Amino acid sequence: MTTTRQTGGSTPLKMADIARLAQVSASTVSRALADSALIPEAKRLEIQKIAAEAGYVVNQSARSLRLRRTETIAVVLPIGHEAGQLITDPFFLEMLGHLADAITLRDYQVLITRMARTSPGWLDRIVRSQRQDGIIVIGQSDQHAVLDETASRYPAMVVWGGQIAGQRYCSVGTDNAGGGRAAVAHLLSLGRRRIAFLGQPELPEIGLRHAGYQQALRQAGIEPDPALLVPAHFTTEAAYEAARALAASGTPFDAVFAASDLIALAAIKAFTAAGLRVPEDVSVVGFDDVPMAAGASPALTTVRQDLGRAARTMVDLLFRRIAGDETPSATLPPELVVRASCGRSRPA
Amino acid sequence: MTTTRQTGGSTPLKMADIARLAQVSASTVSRALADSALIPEAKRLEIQKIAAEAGYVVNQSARSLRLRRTETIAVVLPIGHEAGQLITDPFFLEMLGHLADAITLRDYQVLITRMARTSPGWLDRIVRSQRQDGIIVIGQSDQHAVLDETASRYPAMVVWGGQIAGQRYCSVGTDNAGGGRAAVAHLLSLGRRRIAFLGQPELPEIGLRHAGYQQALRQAGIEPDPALLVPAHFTTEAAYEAARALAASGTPFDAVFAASDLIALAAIKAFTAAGLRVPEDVSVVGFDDVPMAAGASPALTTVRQDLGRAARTMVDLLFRRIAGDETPSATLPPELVVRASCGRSRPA
DNA sequence: GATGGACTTGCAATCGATTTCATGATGTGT
DNA sequence: ACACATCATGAAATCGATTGCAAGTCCATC
Repeated sequence: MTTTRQTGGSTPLKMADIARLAQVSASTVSRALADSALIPEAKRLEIQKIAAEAGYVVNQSARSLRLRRTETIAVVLPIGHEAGQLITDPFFLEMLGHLADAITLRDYQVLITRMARTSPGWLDRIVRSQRQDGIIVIGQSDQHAVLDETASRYPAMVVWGGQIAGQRYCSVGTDNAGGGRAAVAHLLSLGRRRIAFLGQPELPEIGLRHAGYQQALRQAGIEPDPALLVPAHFTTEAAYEAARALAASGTPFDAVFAASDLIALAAIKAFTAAGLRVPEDVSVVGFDDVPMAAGASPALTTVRQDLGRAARTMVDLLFRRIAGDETPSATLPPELVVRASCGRSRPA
Repeated sequence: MTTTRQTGGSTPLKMADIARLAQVSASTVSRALADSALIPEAKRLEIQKIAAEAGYVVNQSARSLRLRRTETIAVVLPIGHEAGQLITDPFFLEMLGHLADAITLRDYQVLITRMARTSPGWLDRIVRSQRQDGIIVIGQSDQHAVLDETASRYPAMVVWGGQIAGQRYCSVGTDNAGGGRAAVAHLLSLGRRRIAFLGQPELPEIGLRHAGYQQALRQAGIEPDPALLVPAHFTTEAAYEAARALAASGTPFDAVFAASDLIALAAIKAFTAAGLRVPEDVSVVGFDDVPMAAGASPALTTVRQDLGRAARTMVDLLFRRIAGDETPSATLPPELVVRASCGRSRPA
């Protein structure tokens, strides 16, 4: 039922084997399989048929070596200091899914590279392994300088993250500041005034969300209170602990803008455990709109990032860069998705 | 700040360049970088230092070609007939994350291969591309015969899915029948008697879950009603539609055992829209325990699969197969996680 | 029938790293 | 001082596919 005729198990076929079967040279087979116009159509089809029936597939290592091209894109996830941290962040995973889709659509392979960003030269080693034709880095993490330095020598790289003044690498990201403004403006419109920020502003993307938070507050004539800045880490456990500490601290607050949905959901759990009601006592807004956000209880109001579009944009820019173009960075519009976790408008 | 000394941009360094820098031959460099005992320690360290300072990294294509070994594992997702379907299934993604973790832990690369299973010989082409040293297939889909045929020639493959009598490939999966029995037994203990099954029993894994469903019913003296078998497809939309049709059909039912959490959540949405209350009117149990299940409202009772353990098991077996072992298939125990979606015990 | 052009086809070099085999250098034991 | 074992090192073959160059074939035109 399958198309294989030769069941030969041990040594895989090479091009010379097909050449022998077709009574031509390996050069001719190579050209025929590449659909080269140098080989007349009749012979081309004949050779292709023989190769298909023998179940022959070109050895990719040899091909890559000769062509100096792997037709592979490396998707790099810079892993935090926490050694052995699992890739379970739903945001990473969803982005990875969309990227894989967009890349395989162009008949390129996807190589996943987890890399502890702690060791110096980590990105350089990836670049120089020549395993890929281009690199997509998901998240700047705290590696802005490394990315900048690499970009000056290696053009085929696109980074997911916030745009930073003077950066030399090509980035694609949501308008983080705009998203932050929208989220906080919404909370203000609900009558909230003591709005806490949960997240680490040192990370570029989070910093921009925080800047938007500050802008919206100032626009409403409110000076941001440093006591309401809670440097919550990205892991669920750390976020839960930070939110618990905030609730226990006695600092008055009536709303939270979290730097990610995961942090927001952890915060809601912590608040509920502390006897605070969401959204009655505390309104909560997240960022990302991961699949879990809509299903959570209460459903999470959040700033949505369109990851499908983001992935397509990144892949598109990357292929233009591989082709030699110099592409600018791109910023995608965020969208505020209002759900139950921040209450109805004008409750006050 | 970086370890690179030579900023040379255009041509990547090759081993011969390092050989020139170190005043030795390429053979010696190769041996030194491989920590071969043939090179005295002092010289070995010196060459390693020179290579590191030059930022040299071995070209992987050349290495793979020569060694006939890529140090790469292909993770294959057989994609359904629905052309262009996104990889957004949270189950796939979570499994992928755990696999990537386990594989990179062994310093192997992860190659994601999406493959339309429609074209004949799809798995063969992957095998013969020699791009990987081993293959992990996530989900049998409807490709049992193809997997069986491939396994007879290619040992380095492990498949996630149900174990089928007489299968020739190595599979790792949850005890699907046991999970189905546990779920249905729980529903029965709540006093439910008209329990519907949502899912396609033609797929091996789902068939086993369905078998467990039937066993539990018969053990309680209930003959399964064919009208309560709803062949819901895996996509959210199809599942929603199937559940809506069930509710509208007038067939009486008081519980649902869904073949996956995604189907269960879609069904809950459909029932709620149809005016049925969950869990008061209908108890719902899912399968998988995806992250979303706990956060859903009502929280979903489900049969949990430990994907971290599953992934580690698969990778462990695969590496033993690559080393030449003949490993048996493995079955992992499922765990019933009781949450709100099926009501409190003994409500009747 | 000779010349030229278009078309086929294959030889051999190449991509970069690894490893076998051979050679030369060094040291040890008697 | 000689034979022999041990160590250090490199030249060259190899992995498998691609492609520049050149040689060969065929046919049309003058």
